[in-house]
Amino acid sequence: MGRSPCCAKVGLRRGPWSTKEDTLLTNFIQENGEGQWRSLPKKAGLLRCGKSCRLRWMNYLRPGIKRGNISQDEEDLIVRLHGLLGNRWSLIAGRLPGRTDNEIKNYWNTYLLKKLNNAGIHPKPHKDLPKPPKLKKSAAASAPTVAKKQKKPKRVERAEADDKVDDAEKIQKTKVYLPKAIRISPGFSRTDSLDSLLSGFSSSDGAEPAAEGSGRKPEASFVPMAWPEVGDYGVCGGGDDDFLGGYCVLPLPQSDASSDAYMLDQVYEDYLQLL
DNA sequence: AAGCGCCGCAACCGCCATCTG
DNA sequence: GCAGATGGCGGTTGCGGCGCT
Repeated sequence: MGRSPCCAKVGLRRGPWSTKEDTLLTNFIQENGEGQWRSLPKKAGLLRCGKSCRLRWMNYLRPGIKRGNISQDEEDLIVRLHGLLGNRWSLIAGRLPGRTDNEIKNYWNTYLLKKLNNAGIHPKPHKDLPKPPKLKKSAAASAPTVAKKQKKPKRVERAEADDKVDDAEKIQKTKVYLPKAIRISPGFSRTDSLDSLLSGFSSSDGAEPAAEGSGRKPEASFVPMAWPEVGDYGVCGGGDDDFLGGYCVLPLPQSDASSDAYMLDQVYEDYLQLL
């Protein structure tokens, strides 16, 4: 089913985007919305391929994009999520509001890898876990329906979700939708900084909790947020970009303020078990 | 001041999954 | 059910900036 490279056409511009091109693209999308990337350049008067337009929009022009200044909390989260998910940058980015997969990927490759290596840590993401059987369309049809744009699950998520569905059914837990991670009040301080993390866990056994954050930045924290179920755990599922493919068991926020580190560690352990 | 090498990041490429007719 | 079109993802590349000599 081959396809010619989208930018192979003679006459299409490549390389860095000019401000004029950015403006054209932004204006067009604001007026017409996202989508139809193939035909978008022509309609918008851009000499770019659709893929290039999409990338530019998704990574730089989209409203709400944060650039640079990745906080210690975000860094911690990236490291932990990478340990769980491997190089699934889009999934990781989905937990970091305003961050793009490309930025996280670059940050990981250029900074965090070195940092971890310098600390003698060689990250071993759970990427080589046995893959669940491929989901057929009929199975996908039985999945919870959401808006079309969101209905399309990522390939890995989908397969994992299928696996998790079975597990979830077996253990008969209540399904709740896992919301995206959002910023919450710094009053709920999260887990340790990466530095403390580095001193606190080895690459072989995943992250072990280090002592409660010393030298933390006073910035806002990121946590998997607000599980709308009562009880010790909520089994989350159904969302198209649900963490770990749709179904996961997460501890609910404890009212006890000292449970901050505990909560993340518990999340981590539970994810490991699910994986 | 010039040359050189390194590094970070924006952008491209190839592939795969899903959609659509 | 099939084939083409489209969207999306992860890996890789290459250029520009910066620091060092």
